Amino acid sequence: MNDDERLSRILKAAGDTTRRKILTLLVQEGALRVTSLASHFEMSLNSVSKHIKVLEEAGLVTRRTLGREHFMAAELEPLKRTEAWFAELKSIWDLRLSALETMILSEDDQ
Amino acid sequence: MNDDERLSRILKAAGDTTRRKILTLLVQEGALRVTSLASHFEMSLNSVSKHIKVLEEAGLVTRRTLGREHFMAAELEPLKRTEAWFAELKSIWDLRLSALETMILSEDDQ
DNA sequence: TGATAAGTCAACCATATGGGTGAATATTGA
DNA sequence: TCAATATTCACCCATATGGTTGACTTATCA
Repeated sequence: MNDDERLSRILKAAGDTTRRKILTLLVQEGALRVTSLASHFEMSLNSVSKHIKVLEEAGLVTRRTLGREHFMAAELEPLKRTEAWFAELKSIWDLRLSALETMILSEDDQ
Repeated sequence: MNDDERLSRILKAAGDTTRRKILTLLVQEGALRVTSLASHFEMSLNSVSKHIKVLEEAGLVTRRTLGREHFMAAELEPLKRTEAWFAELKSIWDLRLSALETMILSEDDQ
């Protein structure tokens, strides 16, 4: 998987309210089991399990299995990719603006 | 539409490669027409038009119509919401970690 | 005025997504 | 050993998504 697909996965995973809530819960509570996470939502355990899988595939959550219990933990590092993308956009934007400025200034010279 | 839905829209809009490319083009080139944008992609004008609509509904793009031409421009401000969300997550994370640290230190006391 | 150009709208298609249920698997504990 | 627990897997369903084509509207300009 290339960087672009990875970024798409992260953004798509983060683009769902339930999944963002799961992430928030993990960030504030630390590692939690699937059932424990599911108790916060009005949807089946299975649906929550599927959301967790999406987060996991985006690298936003890691799993530690102890016996029959799966402990999920938030992994914020991948979100840096989205910040990096935004920062890149802003830098391109600034480049263009400064180029425009230079153009206007040189026109003033004439 | 509440903040959460708005954030979902932004993240979903940004979660597609084609749409991110459109945003990048607009950031580096400034306002561009739909046809001009579409020329960069191997898909129909209509498909690009639909992607633009998604970006527009997320507030990531604005439209200025002059006669039959529609000029699209990038709007980076909504992306700050995603940064704010990330920042909030990080601050919750730090809160928990410092609470943990305090706990461990007080245990050392005993 | 009439052809062409720029876009959107509407309908369609295949696949993805978010939800559900029931069965299967693996671990625990009595 | 056997029942209960934790979780995933395999389907199923409705709706969303990303793409297509064709028709429609509005401007432009020869």
